[in-house]
Order: sequence, then C-alpha cells, then structure tokens
Amino acid sequence: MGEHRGTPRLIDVATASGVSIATASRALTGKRSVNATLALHVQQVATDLGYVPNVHARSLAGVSVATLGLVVHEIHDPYFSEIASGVMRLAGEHGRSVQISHAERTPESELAQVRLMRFHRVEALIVVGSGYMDPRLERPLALELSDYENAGGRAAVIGRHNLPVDAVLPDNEAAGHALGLHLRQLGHTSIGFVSGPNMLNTISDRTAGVARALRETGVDPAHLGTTFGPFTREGGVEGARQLLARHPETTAIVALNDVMAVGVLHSLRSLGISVPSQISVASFDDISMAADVAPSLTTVRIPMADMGAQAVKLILMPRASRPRRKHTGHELVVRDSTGPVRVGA
Amino acid sequence: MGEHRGTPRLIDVATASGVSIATASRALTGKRSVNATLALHVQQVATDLGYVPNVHARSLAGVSVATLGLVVHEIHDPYFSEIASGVMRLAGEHGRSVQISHAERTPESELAQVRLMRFHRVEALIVVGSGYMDPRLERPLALELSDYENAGGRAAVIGRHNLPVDAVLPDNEAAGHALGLHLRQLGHTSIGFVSGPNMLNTISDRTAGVARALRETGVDPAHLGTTFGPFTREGGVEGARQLLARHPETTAIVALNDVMAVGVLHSLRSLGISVPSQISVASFDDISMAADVAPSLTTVRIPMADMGAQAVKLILMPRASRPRRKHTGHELVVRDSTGPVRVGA
DNA sequence: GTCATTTTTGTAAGCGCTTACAAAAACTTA
DNA sequence: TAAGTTTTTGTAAGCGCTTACAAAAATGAC
Repeated sequence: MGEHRGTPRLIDVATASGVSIATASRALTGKRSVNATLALHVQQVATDLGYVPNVHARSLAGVSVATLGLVVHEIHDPYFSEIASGVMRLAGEHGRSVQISHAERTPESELAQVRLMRFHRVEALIVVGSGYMDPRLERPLALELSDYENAGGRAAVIGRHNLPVDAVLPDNEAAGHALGLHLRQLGHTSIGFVSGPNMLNTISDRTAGVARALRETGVDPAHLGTTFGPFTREGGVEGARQLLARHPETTAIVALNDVMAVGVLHSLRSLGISVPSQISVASFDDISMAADVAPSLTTVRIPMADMGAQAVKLILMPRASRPRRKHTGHELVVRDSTGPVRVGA
Repeated sequence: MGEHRGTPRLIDVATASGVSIATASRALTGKRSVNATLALHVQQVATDLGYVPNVHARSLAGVSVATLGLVVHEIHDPYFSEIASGVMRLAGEHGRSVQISHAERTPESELAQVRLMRFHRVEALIVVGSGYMDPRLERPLALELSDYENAGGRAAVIGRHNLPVDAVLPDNEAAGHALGLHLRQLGHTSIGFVSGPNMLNTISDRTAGVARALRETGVDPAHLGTTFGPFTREGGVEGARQLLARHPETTAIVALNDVMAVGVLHSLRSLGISVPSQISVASFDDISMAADVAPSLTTVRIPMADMGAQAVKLILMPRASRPRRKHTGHELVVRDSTGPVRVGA
C-alpha cells in the first residue's frame, strides 16, 4: 500500500492513521498541541507499523541529534575503557548516545577521527589521551577543535593541556611527586624509569613530579636510568629488561602507567627477581586490575571514570569565555609492590 | 558573504569556486566526470572554507553512512572491550566507524539500545552478550532484529544462539568440557561453581560442558555446590565466600569467567587459602590480565577480538538465506591456578 | 446566537546533499 | 565545416522530517 522500500516513513504513519504528516510528527514527538486521544492513536499506529524515525531527516530538519563523540587511543586499554565507561554512564543519564572511535595513538589518526566526528555532526566531542611535547604535533588538532567550536560544536579533552578547549586534567605532576616521595621514604635512591613514548606530555609531567620529589629529598635525578617503549604490557616487559641490563643497581622501578608496570612485574618474575624485597615497582593510574596482579601494585590513583563524567558535564555546558580546566585529584595507593630498600643495596 | 550559520555548506563552496552545486558535489565526492583542474580548485576552496560535508544530508540523499552499531553490556568489562577492539579494528579497515552503546546487562536496556541504533540508521548492527534461557526474554529482541533486517539492515550477534540473525558463537560447551577434563585429570572431585546470573545461556552452556566432563569421568555433577552472582569481580569475591561456607570440602572452583575468577582468587587470599595447593581455580575467556594475576589463571581461551572481527565480516556480507553461525575455537590454557588435588583431601 | 479566543490541524517551505536528466562545450571524423 | 560523439556542467527533483504560518474547529463570553 503506502509501502515504499521496507522502512515505513512518517507519511505512512500519517496516512494509516488518517491525519496529516504534520500532525503525525507532532503526535510522535510529544507536542502538546495534538488532541490527546488522536496522539495516542497515531502512536499506536506507528508502533504497529514498526515505524522508526530517521535521525538524519530529523537532524537535517533542525533537531539536534543527541550524540557525543569520543576519541580514544585504544579502547582495549583499561585507562581508556574506564574513561569511556564514565563518559557513557553520564551521557546515558543525559539521554545521549556515544560514538567511540580508535585513534591508534598517532596524531594523524587522531585528527582523522576528529574530522570523522565533525562529519557526523556530533553534538559534542571528547578527545582522550596525552598531548605531545612538540607543539607542531598539537597544532592541527588545535585548529580542528577551534574550527569545530566556532562552527557551534562543543569540545573537551581529557588529559592534555595546550588545546584551546575545555579540559579535564589529571594531576600528573603531583601524582609523580607523591610517588617519588613514597619511594624516597622507603629509602630508595637507585630509581629507574620504564617510560612510555618520549614525546608525550603525560610522560614528562609524571616524570617531572617524581624528579622534583627526588631533588627535594637530596637525590639528583639527572643520571637515573630510563627506557622508552610503547605504553603497553609488552613495552613494560622490554623496558624492565633493558633497564636492568644497563642499571643493575636499580632498587625501584617507576613505570609510567599500570599497564607497563604489569609488564615490568612479568619481566622481574621471569628474571627471578622478587618484588618488593629485591626491587620495588610503582606506577600510575590504578586501573581496576592493579590490586589483583602479583604482587598488587603500588600506584597513584587517577579517577578515570570520573574524568570521563567530568568531561561530559563540561561539554553539556555552554562554552565559557575561556577554556575551562578541571583538575582531578590523585591518591597514592600503597600495596605490595613497594617496600623498603633492601639492606646492603 | 554566502555565510549562513557558522558551518559552510556545499552551496557556499560552489559559489566561492564559481561552479554549480552539482559540480561541487561531484568534485568533492571524487566523481570522475569533473574536469581535473576544476575539481582540484573546488577541493582547495572547500579546504580553505573549512567545509565539512553533512552526513545527515548525505544519508538522506541516499548515500549510506558507513557506521556500524555495537551494543555491549559494559564496555569496561575486558570481555566486551576485547571484542569491541576487534570490531573496531576490522571496521576501521573497511572504512566504517563504530557507534558503541552500553546495555547494562538487562534485556530491556539491550532492546532500547538496539532501537536507538536503528533510529540512527546504522548500516549494520552487532549485539554482544549472552542470551537468556527464558525464551520470553529473547522474544522482543528477536522481533526487533528481524524487523531491522527486513527493513534492509544487517545484524549479527556475538555469543548468543536462538536469535534469527547471523551469529558468532564461542564454543562454550566444549570449553567447559575441556576445563572439566583438566580438573579431573588433576584428581579433583569436589568441584564448586562460582557462577554468574542464572538465566544466561553462557552460564548454562559452560556449566553443561563441565558437567559432561565430570559424568564422563565418573563424577556425578548433581550435588556440586554452585553460587550465583553478578558477572563481576565482586560477584566472584562473594561467590567464593558463600561456596566455601557451604562446601568446605571443595578442592577446585570453576568460575564462570575470568573476571569472577579474579574475585575468587582475592577471596581465597583473604581467607588464607593458598592456590593451587589447597584449592585450584579455573575459569573462562583468557582476558589479557589472566596471565598476570596471582597466581596466573588457568582458563579456557575464547578468541574475543577475533569474534568481533568475525562479526564485522558477517554483517558486511549480504544476508544469507538462513542465519549463518560461525563457531569459534577454544583453547585450554593451563597456568598456575590449578594443580593436583591435595593429598588426603 | 454571535463574535472573539483558544486549540487543533493542515499546507508548504525548507534542512544540505546527491543524481537523473538535459543542455552546453569540447572533440572527432569525414 | 557540419554532423556525430563524448565529456563536462547545470537544473531541479527528491531523501524524511520539523515547523512557521494559515485555516478550521472548538470553546467561551456576552
């Protein structure tokens, strides 16, 4: 009959219920101006027909679609999936759906994903992941995000400063400081770093915090060992191996995030080194498995899910005259992977 | 000048480059029928103007938007995030973006999410997560998915049978069987289950597999202890506690997934019970942290990322005359959490 | 019962884009 | 050079929906 091509359209609902398309539209979008019983009837017909409104048509016609874009580096990484979880929870509470995309940890792909989100006309956009030390790498994204906001979008970033939009910032430097002090209190002086990609802000901030703590407690951080690798478990495995090869005197290892620390623990185990009696290991994030690895990880908790939720709050507010910065707290969580420096070391 | 409201439209690009809107459209979508230099010029102008095509308009005009919908129960759960990771990888390779949504582990919310995806006119849809034992709970989703496919969409499910669409099915029964045999080979007879929600197919399949192995090896699974709780770490913690209170003779615990097993390990540790010398623990999935908890988990590997990729392959193919079923393999991974039954037990 | 108000409904104009079809321009060929 | 081809460009008709505006119906006041 009024069929067209599978999916029924609004006009089909209208015809079937004997009203005009305008009335049908109003009945289905809950406009009060429609006679109550008629509205009910139309809704019934729509259900019977299996009518599903077309968002694209709606959005074209001027109704903003409630979709948030979320660009993460790797959804499988607990850091990102915990943030994503927080984003989705709050987005859901506000009736928004979330479109997620992978950025594969490269500035180019990150930019491409943001473009894609703009292309999809998402209502607002959250970009998660460390910024880059080199301003040249930040430039294109900064431009893209400004463009986006100038065109009426809302954007926020999580975990990166220097971008001209609202930001939720983990307290990386302070977290590093807390971790550094903890290790110093345990008497460590030969501290090595198993670090992620050199050019990331997250890395430099966390490292700077630890270094400050060391300097404050009389240790010169200048010639401590550091290895750089990918921000993954394997990066941690390899990093620990290299670090110990070059600095066998190490009594404590700071991994730049928990995922790497898990790799470090694995490496030490396979080298027959016991933690923490021979070497202490500490890291950042407090991902949910941090308490369950062996030994359980001493780490600085960064409230990931919260950060996601905060970011959603920010983008749901109108743009401020200047970018907002929300700093999150941090909390040193001491578990079993750190202990006093071994006697005689 | 030709400005309208922030975002430049195609017509603005056309005007600015002195061509008709049709030519501009063709130039930007790479239609060969446009003079090469002209096309370049238009593209240049588009870039200068910061033109971003509007997907909604495009899609309305008949170009299908390359978006896949993915409905998972909880993105933060490694089982789902590994699947999601596989989906996104393959989707990316095929130029698709992925829209993910949470379903909070209830049939109602699952249905609502699928509706939302239809509403968004996603090109294809993947629903992940165990089905329900009670057919009445499956009914609405089955209808919704059929409707969707009849309306021209493509749908697939991961990890649930009985739905009238393509499916990627982990070998849950066989996996359970392998695990059961393993425990029997180690001599266990007092085996307890720390199980997830009772009404899930995943649960019953896995349990059935274990039970079959026990029967085959002369153990009657009828009066073994079982506790039911949520599919989370906390569910595992609580489950182990209850199980041991009721069945102190237990020498091996089968957790219905790794996440719960992690909770079980935690419980045992806090009860001062050593694994595996006093009690063995085994589970399913082989999430990436399974190797890193203490002790490392004996588990049956289900290739999650692969399953995600498989599902994408399926929905990118045209619908078959009857729903396809892809069975994935499984692999028993023996690690440190299982050992021979203790002497004298 | 009449006229002014208010409520309900319908008509039609877009939203920004693609594309069928027609027209124009650029080549070929004889 | 004219006629026939081929390539390039433009015009205009939707895609499915919302909503301003106008018309019609219902209500109320007198």
